[in-house]
Amino acid sequence: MNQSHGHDQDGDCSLVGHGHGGSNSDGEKSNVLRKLLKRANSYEDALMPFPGATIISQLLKSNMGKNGGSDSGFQGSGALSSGGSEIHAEDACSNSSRDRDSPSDCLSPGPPLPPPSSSSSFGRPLPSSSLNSHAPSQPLSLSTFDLDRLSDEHLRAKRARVENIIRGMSHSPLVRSNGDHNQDIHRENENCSINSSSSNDHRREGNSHNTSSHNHSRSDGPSSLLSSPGSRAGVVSVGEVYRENKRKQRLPQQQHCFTQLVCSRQEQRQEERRQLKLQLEDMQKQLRQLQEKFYQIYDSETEEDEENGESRDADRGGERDEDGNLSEDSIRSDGLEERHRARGRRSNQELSELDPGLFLDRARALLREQALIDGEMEEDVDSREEVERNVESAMKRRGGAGGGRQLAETLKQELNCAVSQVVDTVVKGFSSPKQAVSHHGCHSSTPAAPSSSSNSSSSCPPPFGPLPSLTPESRFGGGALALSLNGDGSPTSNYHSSNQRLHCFGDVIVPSPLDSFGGRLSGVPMPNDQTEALPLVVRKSGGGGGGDNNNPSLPPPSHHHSLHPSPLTASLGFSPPSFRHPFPIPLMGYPFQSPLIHGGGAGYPPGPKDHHRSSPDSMDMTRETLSLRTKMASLGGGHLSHHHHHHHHHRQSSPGQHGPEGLSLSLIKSECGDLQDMSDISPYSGSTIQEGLSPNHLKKAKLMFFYTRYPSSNMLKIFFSDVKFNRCITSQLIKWFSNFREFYYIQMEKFARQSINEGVTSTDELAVGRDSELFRALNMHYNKANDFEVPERFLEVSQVTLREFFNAIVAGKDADPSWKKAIYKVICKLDSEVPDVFKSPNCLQELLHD
DNA sequence: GTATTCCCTG
DNA sequence: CAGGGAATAC
Repeated sequence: MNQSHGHDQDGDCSLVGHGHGGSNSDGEKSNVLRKLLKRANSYEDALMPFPGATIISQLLKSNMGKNGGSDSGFQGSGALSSGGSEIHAEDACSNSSRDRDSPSDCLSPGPPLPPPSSSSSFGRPLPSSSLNSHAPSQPLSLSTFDLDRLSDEHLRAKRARVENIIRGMSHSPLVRSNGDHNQDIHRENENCSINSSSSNDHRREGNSHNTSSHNHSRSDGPSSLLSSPGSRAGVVSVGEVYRENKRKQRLPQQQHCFTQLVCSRQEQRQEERRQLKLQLEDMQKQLRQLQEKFYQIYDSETEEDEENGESRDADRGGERDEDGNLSEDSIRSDGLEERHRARGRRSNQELSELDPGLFLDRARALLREQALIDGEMEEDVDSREEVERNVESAMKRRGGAGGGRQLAETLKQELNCAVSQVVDTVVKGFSSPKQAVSHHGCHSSTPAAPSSSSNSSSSCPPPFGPLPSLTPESRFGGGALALSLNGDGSPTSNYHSSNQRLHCFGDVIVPSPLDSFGGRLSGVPMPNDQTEALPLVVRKSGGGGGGDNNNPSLPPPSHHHSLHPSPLTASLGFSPPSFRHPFPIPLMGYPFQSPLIHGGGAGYPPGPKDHHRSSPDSMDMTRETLSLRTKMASLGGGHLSHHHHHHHHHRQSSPGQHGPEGLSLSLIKSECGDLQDMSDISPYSGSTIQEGLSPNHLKKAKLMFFYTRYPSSNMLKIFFSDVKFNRCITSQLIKWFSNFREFYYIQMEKFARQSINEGVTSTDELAVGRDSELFRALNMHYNKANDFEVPERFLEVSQVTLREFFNAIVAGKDADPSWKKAIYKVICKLDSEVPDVFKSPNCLQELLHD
């Protein structure tokens, strides 16, 4: 999964991307650096014309001057709720405007759609009232004319943005220039109808005018939006980000004009907020891009240097193989870390000087800012923490080699300045209005952060100015940033080494029947496909939609089980929800985007939710799980590497990520003829329906063997109702019973012969009692703990079997190769009903307790 | 041809 | 017990 994203990003970031994929000469590097610098400058330039700070400041000034305190009165009349929620509403709109959330909600009085999960994930659920709250309020202070005009302006702005996005998709971000933006703007303004794009913004516009007519498009919008990018569907590529930046940058201008035209302070305020946020977003994105570039550069060098027999070489070999996709690594957090590490090792790397850490710092700062602005982002603490961890780890790893690094310095300074300005303006914007108006526009959340932001606001902070201690938000943001930098929420990140098998699963999953449904983007598993476990999953669930916009933010932990790293634990069912954690990391990306960006699911990687989504359907580790388990147990956590050779071919594309373990898994999977099954190891073995058989299931099966030696598959399904059945599972169970029988018959034959040798001449002398050796052997095998009372029937059957063997042997039938078959035929008729208790998933407890 | 089953090995 | 080959059943 990751790779594809990464690949895309590379493509978009042509700057560094493909150019040096495989081989990077120093000259190329230098060029790259130059480009990078240049680009960095270009970023600045882009910003400078309308630097967020500047524009924002202007807007703020104008607004403040015009509206002044009157605002308060206006707002107050609107409603307390509206005032408070207004910001949120704005945020929500802006955030979600790109995709799923219908912007129309913001403007249209119609019932607001349920807040997108994404927004909710941030802990700032949009109050339903907030979405349209201002709309009702407007009438109070604004004439209908004003309203219309307002909405019209707003719509235009939205449209322009949408247009931009669309255009951006089609154009290389790098190519675009400010001039284009302007042109675009004009065009957009002129052509309202043109915007067929699926973006919600567009819809929003339509909605405002004619809500009913366009509502239907809402649902469609997201998907279409996602699909539009084409191959990149569902993934936010750097290029996209870049475009967005431009878009946002541009917006301020046009919106600014609009605002001037518009009388509505409310509108203005909203616009301001939006602009501010956009500015922040832009900054963040730029940071990300820069980071990526750096990483790419580093990567290229790193790879060259990394021939030192570092352990990770083996792991990443696949990645290396894919030249163009090297950047993917950078995208992935783990790759990132790895790179950093590698870089740190290298003694003299000019590039090393470009420490990503700087970016991280910046990212943090930005995130912090955002957090302040947004205030209330309350996301999963866990995810945040993880993100932070990643960031921190990355930071740690970043080479201490800190030399001059002009580039870094420059970038850093510029970033700092920009950030600080933005922050400053934002803070001012928010703080002043608030003061003037009692509650206006400020959520409780907002207040919390101000101090830090205010500090930074004063002026360009020193390049390395100490960042305030990380608040949860900031940390989160930072982590998110790190992830986002990676480009996609590649699940792997840190877990990579340990959880490579996950990737493997991903691989397997790809080919799965689900794919056959046509949901898949590509029928044949491509290298990229495989890499992206998540996307794959998504495809399955989504029915082939590239990204699922639907993905509502962070998935509830419950679903994460999908690709659990440790089959063992999973199979055992011990793994607590928290355990499955590894995946969440990808999620971080979302948070980073924060409310603003967040809505635009189109670009962003599905992340964990995808996993959880898919997991229910797809994940069946089934027999592989068991196999793995067994192997692991036997191997002591063992390496299944020996299996690799089997399925190399299966792994059509080896995402570099896959480790040997992954291979083994894939192998196992392949074994199961049925790809469908392979889904995941469900962590829950005990209570909930799980895919995959647990040791408890084995125990249960053994106990069942006392009743039935030849269970039908239907019977197995009935009695293992807590298992999601698939071919693999069924085969596994059948195999179990086959093995049971094997042991059983072996014992029978053994004892029969023994009896014969002991001089037993008549079957009458053969009796199987609970104290008989035969029974003890059997009981030891099937009921080791002896905590189950073996049914009398089993003794009878055993006795019959023993006598059959005895007679057959005595008769010399054992000379016939298939002499046992006759016995089997007899014994198979002796199966008895299995008590209903066994049908209960928890039968073991019940049975054993009794 | 695929799916089971048998049989053997580890 | 699982893997896997061979035989066999569908």
